[in-house]
Amino acid sequence: MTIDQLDARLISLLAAEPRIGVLECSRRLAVARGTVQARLDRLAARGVITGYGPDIDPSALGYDVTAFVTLQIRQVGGHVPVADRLALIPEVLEAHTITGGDDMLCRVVARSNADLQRVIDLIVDVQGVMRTSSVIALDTPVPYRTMPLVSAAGA
Amino acid sequence: MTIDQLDARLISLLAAEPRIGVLECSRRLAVARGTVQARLDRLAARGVITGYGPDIDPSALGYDVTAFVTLQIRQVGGHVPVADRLALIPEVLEAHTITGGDDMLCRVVARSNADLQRVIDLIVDVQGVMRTSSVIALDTPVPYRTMPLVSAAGA
DNA sequence: CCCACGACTGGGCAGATTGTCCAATGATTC
DNA sequence: GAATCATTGGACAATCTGCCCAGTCGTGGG
Repeated sequence: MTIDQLDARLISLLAAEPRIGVLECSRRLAVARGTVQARLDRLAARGVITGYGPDIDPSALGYDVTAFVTLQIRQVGGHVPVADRLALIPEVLEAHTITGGDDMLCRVVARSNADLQRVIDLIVDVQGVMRTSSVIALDTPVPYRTMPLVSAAGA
Repeated sequence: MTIDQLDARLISLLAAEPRIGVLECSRRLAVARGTVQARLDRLAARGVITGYGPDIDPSALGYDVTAFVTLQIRQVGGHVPVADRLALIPEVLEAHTITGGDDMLCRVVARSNADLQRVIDLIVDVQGVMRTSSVIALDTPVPYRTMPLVSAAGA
């Protein structure tokens, strides 16, 4: 659960320049290569680092519109079947169950506003979804990031 | 803007097993190594692949609570100064300006519900923020993903 | 119909990196 | 003090990377 400063620096370094290898990391951080490897193994084992997958920019794929859609779900049946069906829609990038007046919140992307309507229709068609409400993301002044959190956790 | 099937398979392969190198990719996909390298270079140049940074799990760092906070912002001054200040809060993982009754939506994490109150207070204290409303993510049946989108785009 | 162009292939090369061991040295805990 | 754990610095073979090249193939233009 805790991360020390070396871990934080290591993660930040990898985040800044993912292409550098373990050896280069050890040089930059002025520690032995084995230490870096051990740290990375431990971080991965603890689940802090879940992977190194390529980061994809949906807008570069033509999906320029991002929206957040909240759903109200019919009580009978629960969220699970709805979530399962939402998962089948590629444009649904993530889905959460939430507190408050609505039941789920999902982030969707689309190629245009008109295309967003198509995606929303797909969602509305999901069995158990009663109604939806959506807001469009106009701008993203703070894109998804975890580095500040890592630095804070490594204090 | 378009991606062909080989690109999609390549990205999916890398997403599934990020540790394998270019050479191994070429073997798996039954193409020449140079092709894989060229494809990856192009995808990166086109902005489709923005990086290979380590994926961090906030909950593994002790940030078990995720919430979505919507903000109403004082008109004078606009969003920019608010976004700048939000960016200084490590627990704010992302922030968007949005359509609808509210002005911004941000995703925040905290160590506990009590800690979430602290984070929200930080947000409320930001100059220009008039009021906030938050919902807590109880479960995340569909975690953030882009692979289905990539596969769909590579059709 | 032919040609140029871009993409892919298959190969080779030197240099760097990886995975994996090891013994020795702190640092911390009991 | 004794044991434990992390780190260091070094070694090794095997592998991979970055880079280059010549030849082939398919498409679109001339």
